Amino acid sequence: MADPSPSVVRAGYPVSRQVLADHVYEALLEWLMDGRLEPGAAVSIDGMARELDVSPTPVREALARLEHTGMVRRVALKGYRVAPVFTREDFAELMEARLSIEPVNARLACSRMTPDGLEALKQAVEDLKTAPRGGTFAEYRSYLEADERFHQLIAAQANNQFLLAAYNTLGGQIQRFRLFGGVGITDAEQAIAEHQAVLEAITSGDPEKAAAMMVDHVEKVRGRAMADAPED
Amino acid sequence: MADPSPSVVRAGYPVSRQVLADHVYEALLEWLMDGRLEPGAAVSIDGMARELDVSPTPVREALARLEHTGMVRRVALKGYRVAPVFTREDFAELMEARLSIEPVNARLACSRMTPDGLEALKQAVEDLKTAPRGGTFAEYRSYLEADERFHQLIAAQANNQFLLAAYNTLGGQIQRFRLFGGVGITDAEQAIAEHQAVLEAITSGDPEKAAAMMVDHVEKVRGRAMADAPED
DNA sequence: CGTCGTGCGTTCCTATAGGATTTGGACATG
DNA sequence: CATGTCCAAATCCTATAGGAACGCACGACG
Repeated sequence: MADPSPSVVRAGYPVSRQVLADHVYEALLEWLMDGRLEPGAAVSIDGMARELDVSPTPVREALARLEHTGMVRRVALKGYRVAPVFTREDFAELMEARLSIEPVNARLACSRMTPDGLEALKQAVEDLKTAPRGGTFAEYRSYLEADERFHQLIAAQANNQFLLAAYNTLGGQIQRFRLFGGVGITDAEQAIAEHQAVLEAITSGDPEKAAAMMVDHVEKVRGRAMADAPED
Repeated sequence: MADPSPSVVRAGYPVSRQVLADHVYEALLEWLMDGRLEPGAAVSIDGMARELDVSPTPVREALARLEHTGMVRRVALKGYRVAPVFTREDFAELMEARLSIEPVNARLACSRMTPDGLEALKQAVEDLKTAPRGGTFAEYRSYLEADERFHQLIAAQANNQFLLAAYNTLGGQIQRFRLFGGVGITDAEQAIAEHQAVLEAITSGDPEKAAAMMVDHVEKVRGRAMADAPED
């Protein structure tokens, strides 16, 4: 059976109570983002349960929730697999979707930005600048995290729960692509400058310019990735 | 225990094999759409299991999948509840989100429409025209279904898996609003004309006009619903 | 009469057991 | 060698049991 002294029974109240399935969910998400679970690999329910030292029930629940993120796919009676690597086609579709949603987010966020939000946004860009950009994944990590955080913050500041939900369906895929799309961070300086441009447009309170800068950024991301041209 | 002669053991192969959790998922979805589960009501796992004559395990999995649709909300250790009724604010946000996504879908669908897709779209509009529009819900039903199908088809024909996923995060909410937003189908004739206009723009192969007609449609939907002005 | 404590029922959550299904390989056959 | 069959292990799927927390009614007490 599982370890009878679970780590959740700390003294006092946990700030927000969580159940095992939540922990499993986050563990799996982290493994997926870390690349510890490679695209196409099978994710066995029983196997994960053994690995995490819990029963299959919470694993099953966590995977059911993960399915909608697109990170894993399920086939009835056959189990879950990590979503396959991005094809060139997938990537083009993803960028098309981003071009539809993110500029709108930027425009709205510009009008509705709170002081705290603006501060967080500046911090994200700052983190992008200072993040190490070595060759190993551990060094990528904080850079990628700051990148995702920047876009996520803008979506959140648009202050529209549905647009935020729509962005989040993309966000996970974007992050997944950053990891497995084949491109490293070849042109970090340019990318940072583009983020900076979006930030400045927002700071200056010009919604149309913010949207335009976001279009510019996403298009250039697409351009750089396409140029690097993975195999097919 | 559950009925030992499940209805799934038909002779021959089911086209696509399903497991109990899938049936539970669809049953719950139908109940939510039918209004049999009212907004704010608790959805007990054990209770649903008894009602559907299955064990709690598949119900738990189905609810986990339903959560991301926004139809139900979960609080750890407290269970699931049907999402509360739309506020005026929620509605405004939903329409803003639709205005960001659906015109893009219409523009792309116009360029990429397949003959079969166009046929299905025409059928949806036809169904809208012929659907009964009585006062009881049973008569609403086919009208609402055709309405949702029209928009869903356009999203699908945009031929972009991510935009489709993004739309689907809205689609359920839109359908839910149609049921619980407080407005009946007061101006069906106008709504049908607007759908017809979108269809004609697509048929004529004019992407910009298709997008414009979709903007027009959604804005007028918003206008009609806002005019009806529910309590708040 | 109002307040507090206690007990019971309900519900969520996790673990476990066992049936059903798939998969992979050994083995026999054309 | 290619192909089909059969078996065993792994896996998925569902049911069931029981612990823990929560809500609520009921009764005791100030």
